[in-house]
Amino acid sequence: MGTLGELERAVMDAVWDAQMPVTAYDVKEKLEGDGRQLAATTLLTVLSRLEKKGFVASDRSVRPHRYTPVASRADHVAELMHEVLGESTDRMAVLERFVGGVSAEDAAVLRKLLRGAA
Amino acid sequence: MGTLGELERAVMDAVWDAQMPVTAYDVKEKLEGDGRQLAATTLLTVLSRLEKKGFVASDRSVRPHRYTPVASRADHVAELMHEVLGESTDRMAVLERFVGGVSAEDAAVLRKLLRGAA
DNA sequence: CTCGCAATTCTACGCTCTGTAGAACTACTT
DNA sequence: AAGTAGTTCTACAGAGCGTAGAATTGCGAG
Repeated sequence: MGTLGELERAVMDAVWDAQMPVTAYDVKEKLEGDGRQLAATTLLTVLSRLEKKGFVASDRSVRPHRYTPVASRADHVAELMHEVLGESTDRMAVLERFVGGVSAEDAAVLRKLLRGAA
Repeated sequence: MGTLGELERAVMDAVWDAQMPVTAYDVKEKLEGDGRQLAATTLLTVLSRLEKKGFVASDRSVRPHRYTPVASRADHVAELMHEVLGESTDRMAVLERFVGGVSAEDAAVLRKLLRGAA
């Protein structure tokens, strides 16, 4: 779906990295650790925009609201890849170029994964 | 690299669909065929933006300038996929999700392509 | 119960990007 | 040398994003 801006992406990274629901303040600290100084309200705004876009869900029953990612980072990226692939008219040509560009390790992973698939 | 807007994408489609260098007027006609009415200057503007973004190259030696795609559509899409994949921290997890979501046909294509690869 | 403060939502503004195109300029063709 | 097709410049409105102050809400202490 929607594209993410730079801050939005950074916030999503913070949300994904945490293994539990996070508050806006957790995100703020995480970003400060990355040398980014932001007002608390800024994070709240971004988080609510991310929620509107469907990237995070929030638990408002507890006071400092907790946010959790709707999809895992891997799911999100894989989804993006499918989305991009779907843009194409010639999937085979795309896959060819794609496979041609992957590393040996990635290729090995793909081979293994495909062996199992139907 | 840069993202494409809606019109920009439509213009790229026109450029890709044509098998030869196109003029802004060719694109204009193509889009009119799709029911989109635009001024010639609009297409010139979009094409020059696409050139600045590195998506097309132009031949200015002939009077109605000719534009050609820098990369094939398949290359472009494959590149996007790699770009997206590179965003991830856990490539394996992403590939797993990705493969899990491809159609049987796509899987067959991938298997075949990977057989050849080193 | 109610006051104060922490937390949240509302509102807002500037910037960049994109769609859109008129105005101004350039360069062949005759 | 001029007319005109073609091109570049300039411009503007709308959307999205980064950013955050102002206003509001609601929980906990007294």
